Amino acid sequence: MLDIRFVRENAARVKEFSTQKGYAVAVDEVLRLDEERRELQQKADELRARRNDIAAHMKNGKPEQALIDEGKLLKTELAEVEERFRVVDTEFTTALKAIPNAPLADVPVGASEDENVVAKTVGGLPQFTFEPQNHAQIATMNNWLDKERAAKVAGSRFAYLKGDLVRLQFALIQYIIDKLSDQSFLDEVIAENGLTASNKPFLPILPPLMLRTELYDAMDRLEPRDDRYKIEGEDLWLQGSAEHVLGSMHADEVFEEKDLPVRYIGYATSFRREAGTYGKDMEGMFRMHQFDKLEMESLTVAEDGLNEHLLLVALQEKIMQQLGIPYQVLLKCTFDIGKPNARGVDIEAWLPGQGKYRETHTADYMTDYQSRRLKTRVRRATGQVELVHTNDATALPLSRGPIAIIENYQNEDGTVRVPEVLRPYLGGQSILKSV
RNA sequence: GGAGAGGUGCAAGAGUGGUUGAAUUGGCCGCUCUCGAAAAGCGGUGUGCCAGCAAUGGUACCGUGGGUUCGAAUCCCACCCUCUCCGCCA
Repeated sequence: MLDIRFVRENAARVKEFSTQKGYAVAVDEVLRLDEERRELQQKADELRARRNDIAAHMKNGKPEQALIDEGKLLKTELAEVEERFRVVDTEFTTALKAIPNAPLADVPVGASEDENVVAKTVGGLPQFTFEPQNHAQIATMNNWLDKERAAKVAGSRFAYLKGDLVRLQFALIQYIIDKLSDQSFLDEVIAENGLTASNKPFLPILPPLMLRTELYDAMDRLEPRDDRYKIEGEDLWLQGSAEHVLGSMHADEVFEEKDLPVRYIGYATSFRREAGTYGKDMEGMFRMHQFDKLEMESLTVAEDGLNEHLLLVALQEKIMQQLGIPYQVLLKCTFDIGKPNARGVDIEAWLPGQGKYRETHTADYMTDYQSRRLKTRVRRATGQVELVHTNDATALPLSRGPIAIIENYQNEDGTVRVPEVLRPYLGGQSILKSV
């Protein structure tokens, strides 16, 4: 949610960027409700002041009938004002919540994801002397994936992963957690990219996979609810990304400045209903209802937010480079960055089997848009309490990461080589074995 | 799932209807004393909203949401959470 003071002072700008992000918002209505709301609050405050005044006069035991009578009148009047306030306040908050975050100046203006800008392309494409297959074909050949039985048990878009595909996933998890908890790795990435950011390592986290409606909504990630799984009879939802449970972890807390940045590398199975994607990416395990993911989340002071965002992208890139997967970096346009985002970057991995780049990572910078409703704050060295800035970024999706490895490291006979950096995590194994 | 206890400020912990934003102790910060430190003494130490250039003032907040009352941290109801015991279970 935006700061209402910002909306008051920048109404025209708010209308402009909301349109650019593809949101129809009632800014004038928000301002009108804001005014009405403040009037009602003032009125209520005055009535309460008088009520407190009367109460102070009653303290000495002898209740005066005249004061009690006035109190009774006040009570009725206050109840009316409070009721009107409640109504206006709800309308106001609903309307204000609907306004998206302001994009940073370098976010390209665009009306569809086709207008995302390719910022750079890294890594030479693998050259094959044969027709490369897609991951689904290779996985089938190696018997790594059983979707028929998964469909029997759970329905479409689920799979049983088997054998070395499973070992590959656990190797990736170990490898990435090792890297991100290693200060020298961060030093290296910071130096290579000329960044000014802390080298504090990421703390590995296994979060709860469910969260309450209130926190989900405060993160501004609950919508569209169609894509979320609701737990029947409980005020709980299955998370769609570790961001949702890591970002909300410190709601209602005030950090000391010396404790920031807070950096987490979370591992979580994420759940998505994939509503409206019928028939899309049905082959293999590219788009599943359930997939594991390593996710970075960090909380910083305001002025470090953008640098943190750039660091997270640099870390994503470094990991892709070390895994030897060609990729391109997309600067997402206003339409595509998402409602709470001020800036967003996608990484797309080259998939030889599909002959194109496909989205594997995203990095989101939310400024204080999420923390305002979460009430995640920091007490600065000056004593000032401020909202933190939130950043999240995929460290590696497990499914699309392995997919990229399978397709880029395939041999003609359908076997798959293990990327050099992962071999120590697979007992030195250099080829993934079929089942 | 059953039975019980409890949720108050940075922490511990008082407070069962009215000058209580909240005793007391500890922590932390500042000052005094000291060459310096310790000890001691004194003072300070929450967040949101509204008004104001500011100083400041008003208001709300004692798990959350309702209710009773002229007045609620205190009484009533619902919910959430924590702890103990039983049951179940990895």
